[in-house]
Amino acid sequence: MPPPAKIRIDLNSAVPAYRQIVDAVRVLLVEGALPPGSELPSVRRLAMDLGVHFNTVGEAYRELAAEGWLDLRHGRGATVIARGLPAAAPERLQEFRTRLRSLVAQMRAEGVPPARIAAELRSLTESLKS
Amino acid sequence: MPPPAKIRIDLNSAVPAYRQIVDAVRVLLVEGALPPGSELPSVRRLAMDLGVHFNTVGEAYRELAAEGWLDLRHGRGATVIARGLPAAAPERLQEFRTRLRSLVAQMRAEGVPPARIAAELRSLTESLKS
DNA sequence: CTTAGTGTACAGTGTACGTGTACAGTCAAC
DNA sequence: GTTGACTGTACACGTACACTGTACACTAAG
Repeated sequence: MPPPAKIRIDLNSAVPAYRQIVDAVRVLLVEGALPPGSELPSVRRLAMDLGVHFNTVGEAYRELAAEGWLDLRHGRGATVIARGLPAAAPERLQEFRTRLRSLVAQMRAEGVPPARIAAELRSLTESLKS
Repeated sequence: MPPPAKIRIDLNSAVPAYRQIVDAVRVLLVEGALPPGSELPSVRRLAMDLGVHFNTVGEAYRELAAEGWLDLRHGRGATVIARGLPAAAPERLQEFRTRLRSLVAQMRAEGVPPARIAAELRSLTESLKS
């Protein structure tokens, strides 16, 4: 029961491996695929699966723990814990808006048809209702 | 007539300044705010406005030129040129999808209400029709 | 106690980002 | 044609970051 949550990263990407790991695991956490009580693979195990060094995974786990998602204890592994949503910081919203616009602009610049982009955005909007 | 296109960057952000400049200018280009023939401010001028070194702006301009947006010539400045859309690379779409999901997950993780996120996404979808 | 598992700390290496400085091309004034 | 003020470019440097290797410390099972 613990292995189903598989993540993948792109070692050729410009975005750092540890950040890709943080982002990928956070998606699973937010979407409920990793409910409180779940045990994450050990840093060495996940590192082997992803093809990176275990300290890189450790760095990612520590960041997730700092965000309040994980209970990370020496010698015992990483466990998902319950986490209340923080109060939304309004000034962050502007940054998110900018990043969304940039991402859409990049998609358009690389030739993704606007209709296709719209479909992706609608799909994302739908997934928010769950 | 050339000065209205103002951009802003956040020097405290973790994302590199030259990348913020590339992203911000690309948004203006994609949205048509900088039509072919427009002249961009000189590297030194824009650098002063943004509070960075002119080589940082130069780096951003070179990247935009490499993407086919700018005609950048020694001693003459940077001019927006007409640019056909490249054929969309299907494997890139998967990456964009991942980045969109990551961004939305991060917004949710930081407490932005789902309804608010949905509103932002709808707003973006609308802007694609223009 | 031993052992095999866990996460952690820290130094070393390569790379990326931003800057300072010197250089080279362009154009208008004279 | 020369000058001068503008343009972008090249390159070396300092600093910070991403990743790794290695040694360490904690935990649970035998």
